[in-house]
Amino acid sequence: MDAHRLKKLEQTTRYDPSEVEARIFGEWMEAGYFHPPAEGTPDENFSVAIPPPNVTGALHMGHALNGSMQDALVRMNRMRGRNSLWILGTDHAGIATQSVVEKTLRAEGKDRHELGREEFVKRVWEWKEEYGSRIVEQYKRLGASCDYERERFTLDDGYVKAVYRVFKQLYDKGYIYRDNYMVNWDPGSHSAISDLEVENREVTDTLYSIDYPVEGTDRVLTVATVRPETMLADTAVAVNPDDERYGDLIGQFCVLPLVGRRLPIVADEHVDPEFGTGALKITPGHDPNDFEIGRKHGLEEIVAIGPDGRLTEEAGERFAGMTAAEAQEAVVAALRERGALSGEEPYVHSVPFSHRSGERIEPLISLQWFCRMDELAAPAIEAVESDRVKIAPGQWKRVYLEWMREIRPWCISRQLWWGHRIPVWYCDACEETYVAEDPAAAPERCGACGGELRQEEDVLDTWFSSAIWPFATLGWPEDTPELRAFYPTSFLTTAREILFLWVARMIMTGLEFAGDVPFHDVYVHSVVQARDGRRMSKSLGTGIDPLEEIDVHGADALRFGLLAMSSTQDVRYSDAKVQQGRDLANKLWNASRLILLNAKGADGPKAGHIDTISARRPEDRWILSRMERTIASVTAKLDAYDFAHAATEAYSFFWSELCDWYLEIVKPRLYEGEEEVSANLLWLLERTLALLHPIMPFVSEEVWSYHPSRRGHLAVHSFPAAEDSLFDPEAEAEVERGIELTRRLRAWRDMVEVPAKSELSARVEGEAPQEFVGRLSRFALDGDGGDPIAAVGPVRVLASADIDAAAVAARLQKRRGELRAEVARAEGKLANEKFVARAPAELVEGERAKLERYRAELEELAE
RNA sequence: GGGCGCUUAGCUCAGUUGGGAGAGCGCCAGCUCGACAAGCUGGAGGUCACUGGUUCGAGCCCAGUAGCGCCCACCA
Repeated sequence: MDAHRLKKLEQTTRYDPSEVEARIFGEWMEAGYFHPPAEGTPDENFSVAIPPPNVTGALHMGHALNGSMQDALVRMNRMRGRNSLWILGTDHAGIATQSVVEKTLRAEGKDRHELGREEFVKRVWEWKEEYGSRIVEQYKRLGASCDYERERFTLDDGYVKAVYRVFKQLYDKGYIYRDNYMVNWDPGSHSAISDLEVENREVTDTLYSIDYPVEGTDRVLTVATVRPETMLADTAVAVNPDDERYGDLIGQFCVLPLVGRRLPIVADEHVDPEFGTGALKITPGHDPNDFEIGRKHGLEEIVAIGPDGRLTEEAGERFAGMTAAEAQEAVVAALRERGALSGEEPYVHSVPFSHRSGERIEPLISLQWFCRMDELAAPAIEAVESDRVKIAPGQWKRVYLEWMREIRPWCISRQLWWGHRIPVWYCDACEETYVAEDPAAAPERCGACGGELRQEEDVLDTWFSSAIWPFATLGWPEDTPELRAFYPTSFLTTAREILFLWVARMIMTGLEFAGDVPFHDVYVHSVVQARDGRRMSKSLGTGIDPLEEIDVHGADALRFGLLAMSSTQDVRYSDAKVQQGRDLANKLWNASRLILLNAKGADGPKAGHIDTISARRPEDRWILSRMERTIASVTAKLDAYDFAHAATEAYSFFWSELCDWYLEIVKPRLYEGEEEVSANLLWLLERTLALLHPIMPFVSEEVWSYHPSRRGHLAVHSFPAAEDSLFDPEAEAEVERGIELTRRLRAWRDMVEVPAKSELSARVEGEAPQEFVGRLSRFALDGDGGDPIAAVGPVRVLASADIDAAAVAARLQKRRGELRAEVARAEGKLANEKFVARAPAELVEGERAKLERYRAELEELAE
């Protein structure tokens, strides 16, 4: 070690992540560890496709948690020697990105229509070039070992090719079709959105009752609605066929107030006779249910509200041009004036809102592209039923299957400019339609009549392109080396909110196009909530910025904290866990200083080899055994996606057993320069660093740089496999007895308020405990003479000026109380004949043995 | 309306197949002992939401009740 580094190690008593992390990340990148060759088979290799963040995105806690989990597994498998690829890239995020750029345009006083489509898309690309790599840089701060040299974007040339190919094949199969159908219209983004992008919220509306006179009679049918303005597009009134009140009216007509249109009275089972008056106004143009009923009965579909949210000519001169809200007011006023309004009451119900823009959905009939899903779903259902794709935790498997079994057509067109423009061309002259399967082979003129072609204006839903992420990123549809080496990928971690939106669709497209499932394991992780239990969200101001946490505590601390707090259920963000991670990094640094600055003669050519360690003393055998058991257990937990327990178990082995006990036990040997213990400590340190590296890559790599056994970076060091030859139950039992006795002696001292410094004199009955017991509890156990004043296990404490007799008496009194309670408990249990008869024999025996011990101790302490 | 999950120490959460309730943080007391005060040692603190059942024995299994949360759903 050169003098400068030695000095740093000697003088730095606090680990400073900010000084370390960027430098180390640079070293890894420089070495190219994260850019594996496209060799080997998917079975031998390890690969993960990152859930592609939006180009507009900034790293949030969800990314940080998900990234910490993926990186832990990728790093562990890389260290195991597997050719490991973590595919990275970003999603073009149609609506989000388009609105960001539109906002900057607005700031310049322009809108996209002024620019025109081509110019606007150019602007979005410029924006993407400038800001689109922000989130990728943020993943580096986290320490994510992604392949940054293979970064992909869903609008890359190659990726677009894959999207076209998929569209064409689905079209040719007849799955993709165009239809005039009711869709969720988002007035915010001025586009249709899919069912999955809609969220229902509870709102309080006014439920209006309106009287529709029945033609040729003096009867009225009273209907109820929360959207009176839609009455302008009513084309029928429906009643339940079994409703006796209205049986005679079926087939007759109502007259629509304000408009005068004749509305047939139809019978439909969907109508609930119990609700309201049992009569339902039917507006096929503006209500999804009514749309279904309308199609069933062949009703006219009138569109009274346009895509701009304003009333159309169909609504009549009086209302045309008004916004829906204005029209509602006007319609209510007009009805009231005519006495047709027979009721108003507050009404709480759930209504659809756009997940993207937050605006209330306007159900609208429009010409859109759809993809039929049932044929694609069938094999994807089978793959999960048969566990070819395993979804954990188990309840999500059921949720997936239930949704898939009732899957509905997917509206895939969006009225945006930013995205994959649908590869369909129309010939207006002869009504021919063309679909391109390659962007390079877009048709130019109509093959039938030679006429001009016009490309579809709409783009595809962003999720259409993310659905093919795992194979499109590897070069599909070309037969690339990457595809052969890394598909199927090994596993996927995800938040449950995109289980349907993304995961299910990847399984469907993977089976359909890439010939295999996209991954074998899906792990649905918890949602990290804000500290107060609310969801983290920008708009609520409840978000916690991972980058700020990294600035303050370091990436390792955040990674450890997130993994430790993760769970199968949702968790609140815990500052304490992140602090625990920070403390762990610091402790690791300082324990390493102790070892590295004092170890002697252990850096020969065989350094770090198992043959160099010595296990003659019980405490050495104990810690070596515990180390290997911890490796076995932590590794198994990581492989089973149990990140929280893996992290906390590694923590507690290192902190409690290695630092609190073993280091304290061996300090005298270490300071004497004993080579044996030095070799053991270096071995233990090496294995601990390697074990922790997947969870805390930076601090472990930094410490490793000082380790005499180092031949290269820890990032590519071999991951420890548990050496079961070192398991040693006898040594474990022996040392644990010593530890237990030390604890009791310390507790006794504290209880009788002996000054911390004073060494007490005592002697031992029977076999002498291990050397460390007396040293760590500050007892001289070789005392002689005098009557003992107290007993702690086999130790007889001798009188001393430092011991307060009254305190000892009080302590004795307390202990006797405890013992009597224990004796009573055990006696009670053993007096229960059924317990003795039916409980397992060893349990009963154990209870008897305990009773004996308690009685014996009580006797010893008799007054 | 249907489904799923949660309720354990002051706080945030663990508790594997039913056999004397754990961690981290916080709190109290004592420690500048040659790695670390982001540290060390000791300690206090729990009717495991409630009710009933099964069992020799229940935080864990069963039934129900209450509260909280999430997902799905076409009753105006």
